Amino acid sequence: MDRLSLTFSALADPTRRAILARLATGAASVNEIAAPFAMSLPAISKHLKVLERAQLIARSKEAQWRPCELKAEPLREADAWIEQYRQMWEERFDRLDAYLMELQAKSIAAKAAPVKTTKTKKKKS
Amino acid sequence: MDRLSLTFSALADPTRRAILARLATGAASVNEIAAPFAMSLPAISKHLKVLERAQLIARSKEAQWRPCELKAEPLREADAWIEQYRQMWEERFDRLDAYLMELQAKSIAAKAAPVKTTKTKKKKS
DNA sequence: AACGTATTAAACCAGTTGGTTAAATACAAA
DNA sequence: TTTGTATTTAACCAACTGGTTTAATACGTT
Repeated sequence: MDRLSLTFSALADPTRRAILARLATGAASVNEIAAPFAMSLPAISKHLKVLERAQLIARSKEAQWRPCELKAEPLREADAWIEQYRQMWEERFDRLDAYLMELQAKSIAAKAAPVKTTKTKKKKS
Repeated sequence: MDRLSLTFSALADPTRRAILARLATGAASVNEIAAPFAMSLPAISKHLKVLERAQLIARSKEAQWRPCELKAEPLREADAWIEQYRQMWEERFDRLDAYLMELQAKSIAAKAAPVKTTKTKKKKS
């Protein structure tokens, strides 16, 4: 499977996303990772294997522990893919912006109270 | 299934990502969408249903055609999730930056040629 | 050597996925 | 009303997923 599909399908599970969130706060052993979940250890072990295959985590050895560490690099590619569409989901806000600006112009012309505009973050134009 | 999982798993297939890319250039009928793929029409129809359930596309009716239109909104949530990790995948570049800056400082001190620094895009700090 | 803890492997299961082909439906045009 | 075109549904299939329980493995401690 291609890297991007591998990344997205690894992210398509709430348990795995929660594991990544946990690992964002620092490396952890399998038991530590498993603790918050109402799920058997082998199930967690399988999730970790999925994350490892997607290269979202890396594992080392320390005695009988196999600590996991977050590796965010694959997310960069996923982000770049999604990024292509940012303009599209911001468009409606831009249109709303334009509409509100127009309203505002009118209200100013009519000496009425001004109208707030939505804030559209401009990133990586 | 939660919205985010729905979105990520819809994106976890190259055919579906290609369909979205096609729709980014404008609405299209099912046949038009299917044309570039070495796959039966029912297969495409199923992919479209997955995208529709994830609300990544919307469909209307026009005579016997059911044109599909891209709806990028769910990508915003996906982007926001990934966004949390941006700093982590940029860190190594920041470290590289720091290292190169240090090198440069030294080379300037030694009156040697300056060293280039990597450009790390600063988005949404 | 035996025990306890951490982790994985194996075998199993039900449900989902991604594809197929063949048949049904919806509409326009002749 | 028949025909043609666009699309979906149904039935099927193999492979994958996400979970289980039970057993194996790896290592540190006693």
